[in-house]
Amino acid sequence: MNKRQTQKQFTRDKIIAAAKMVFIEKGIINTATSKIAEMAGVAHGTLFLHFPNKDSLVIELLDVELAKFDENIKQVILGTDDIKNILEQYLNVIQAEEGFFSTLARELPHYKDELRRKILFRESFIREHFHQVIEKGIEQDRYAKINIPCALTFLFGTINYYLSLKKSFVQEGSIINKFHDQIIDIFMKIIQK
Amino acid sequence: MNKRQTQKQFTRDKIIAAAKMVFIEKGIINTATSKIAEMAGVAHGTLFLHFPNKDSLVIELLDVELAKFDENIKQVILGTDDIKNILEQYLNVIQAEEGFFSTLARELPHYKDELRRKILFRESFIREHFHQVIEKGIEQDRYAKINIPCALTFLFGTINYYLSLKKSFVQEGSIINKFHDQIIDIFMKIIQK
Amino acid sequence: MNKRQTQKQFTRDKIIAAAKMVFIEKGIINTATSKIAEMAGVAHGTLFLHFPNKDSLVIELLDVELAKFDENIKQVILGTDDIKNILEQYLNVIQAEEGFFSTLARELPHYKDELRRKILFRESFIREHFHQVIEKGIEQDRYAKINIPCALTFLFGTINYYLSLKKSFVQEGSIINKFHDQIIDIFMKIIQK
Amino acid sequence: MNKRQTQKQFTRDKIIAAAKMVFIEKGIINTATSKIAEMAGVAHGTLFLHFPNKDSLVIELLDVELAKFDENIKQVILGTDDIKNILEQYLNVIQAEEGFFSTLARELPHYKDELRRKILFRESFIREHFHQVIEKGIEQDRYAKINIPCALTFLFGTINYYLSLKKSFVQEGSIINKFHDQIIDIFMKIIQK
DNA sequence: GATGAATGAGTGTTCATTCAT
DNA sequence: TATGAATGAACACTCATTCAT
Repeated sequence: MNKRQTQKQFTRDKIIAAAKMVFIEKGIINTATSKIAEMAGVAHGTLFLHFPNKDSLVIELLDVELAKFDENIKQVILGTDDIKNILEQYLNVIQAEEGFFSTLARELPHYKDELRRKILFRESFIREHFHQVIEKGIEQDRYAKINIPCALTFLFGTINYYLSLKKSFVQEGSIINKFHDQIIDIFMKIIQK
Repeated sequence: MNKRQTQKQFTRDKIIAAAKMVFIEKGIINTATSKIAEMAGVAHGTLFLHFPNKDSLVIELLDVELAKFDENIKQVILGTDDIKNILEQYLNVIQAEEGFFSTLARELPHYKDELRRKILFRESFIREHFHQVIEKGIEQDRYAKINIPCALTFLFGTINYYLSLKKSFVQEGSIINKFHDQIIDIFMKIIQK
Repeated sequence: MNKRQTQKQFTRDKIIAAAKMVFIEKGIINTATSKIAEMAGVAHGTLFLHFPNKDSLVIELLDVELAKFDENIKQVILGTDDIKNILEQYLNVIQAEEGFFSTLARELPHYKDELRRKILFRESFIREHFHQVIEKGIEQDRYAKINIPCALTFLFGTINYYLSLKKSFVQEGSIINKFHDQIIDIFMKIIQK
Repeated sequence: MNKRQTQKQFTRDKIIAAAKMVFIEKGIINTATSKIAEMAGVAHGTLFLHFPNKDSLVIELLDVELAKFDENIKQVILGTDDIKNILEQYLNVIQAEEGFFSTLARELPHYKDELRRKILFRESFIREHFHQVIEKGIEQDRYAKINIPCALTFLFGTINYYLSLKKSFVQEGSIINKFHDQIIDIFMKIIQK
């Protein structure tokens, strides 16, 4: 990568970083591109040099963030076969970026199809891991013979619900932390024999 | 009611009906008041004769619809103490207006605090009924001693999740219908002994 | 005047009375006709039954008020030939309706030509009386041989200036009262030998 | 200043120039921002790129014009201690921009407090100079011991009155010119021994 | 004569995107 | 590559006036 390319990547990163801040604070949908550019310390037009339009910026932002998230998840999840442990780790990782995931939960239904599919596709990797662990547990006769995809939708759906309405559930602090134990309890109830 | 009043109510109803159509099709947040007026077949200004501002129209619309919904729910729910039956009826009523509830699930996190509270407050009546029936079941030793509010959040959260991402789950037809049995199964699993 | 005519006049009076209140409070230009009708306790359309348009209402209102004013002025002014006394009385009468005259001073330049002419014409009667008294004084060698119309423009112009910027000169209370003595002093200086 | 900045300043100047034209013709209050943009030959939105809102445009316009006015005034006023001469110069400068000052006199009472204060504050510099020259004249026993602020209010109030009702006093031509001599005569009468 | 529902042109302001510099 | 001035369609909301009841 020559100097020019390095510089370009640097600018791109600044924009994404600013977009992430804005995303967490009040969401991307309700933020003007000019505001994002301003926070990134670049000209308004520069933003459209790196991203053909606002949507592309959102796609890129979420791609980067969710990739990081996947990475984190894999590290903490893949080591163990204990579903309770895995779920606990999963909640911790979400909690660490709760502002981000709260906005994501709220805005997800409003994204263009392509972007929404992309995000849900990313999620499916994690689902897959949960699925396998539970399946193995069922084979080993440790868990009940349930419909695993549906059970997982209950899990992820509920977490999503909490996140999207975070403002209504807690005034400040972490919503995930508040319901951490209950989420685990109910989910264990779902899969127990 | 004289002709004047009838005519006024008719116009108001036309506006609400148009707003509801628009609400189901693409949501209220992303629809201009001028578009709603146009669909209602009235002048743009007329809309503001009946509602002081856009928010009020949304509030009125949701109030009317959710009141109808509550009425329906009460009729089908109050007659029985069988939680499975109640849940089935509940899903049926939602399915009957699935377009409406899908938009509601998507837009709810974006409403002003007051309106969101109002809607969640309406939901709480239904929650309350579920709560009581389950509580009685626990007392009668038919259900497990679970944390009822949290179990209900799993239920309503999951339904909300399905509704809000309806477009991603089904191309056409009813999402509620598709997952009807699974929702019931999992929830029964949660409360079973 | 039969009953119907009486009723009509009554409604008309109510509208004018409401318009006057509104006029004093925040001016007619910045008040919607619907607001005036509401304050008068009549339907919005009724206003346009009595006055073909907003301007006509203003014309009528000012005509009535200024006629009353003229009446008052004549009673207190015509009795005496002492210009100082006359001026004092004049200021008192204005002070008694200072809210009204303050709005008038502010809005006068924005009225349609015809209305403005009408109002200035009314004022010219009063000017005329001042003129005659001063002229007589000059003939009797009590006052200096000044350009009377111009001297009067100084007087009325200054009073008008104080009234129109009342808000900038006093926070509450009467602006006329505050500068009462100074106005008289300076004007006497103008006409003195 | 590079081409970019030159171009921007040029656009800004075009907007202010158009605003000034409009201001003189029919006042700013009764002119839509879209009209001003159209007259400036720029897009409506461009106006809000240069000024955050309509008020700011008015403030800027008046600030620029009144600064120019102050500059002119200082040059012609400060050189002499002869009050008659000063007043003559003052009237000439106003006459040179009579259309502007006529609108200002009409709209001044309708501006937001802050703006009105700003304008009256600017005027106070000129008042101050008149005050000092008259005061010195009184000390030197050339003028009568009058209440100077009040005398000046008579002067500026009268000029303001003429300007605000210019349309009623003259059909075309200069109102200041028409009453030029009389204004000076009466004011000299006020301060003479 | 009185009503008040309906009108629709008009308002100030926002913002994703373009393009000359 | 980066800039930022310019665009113009879009937005929620206002109000004098009309006219069927």
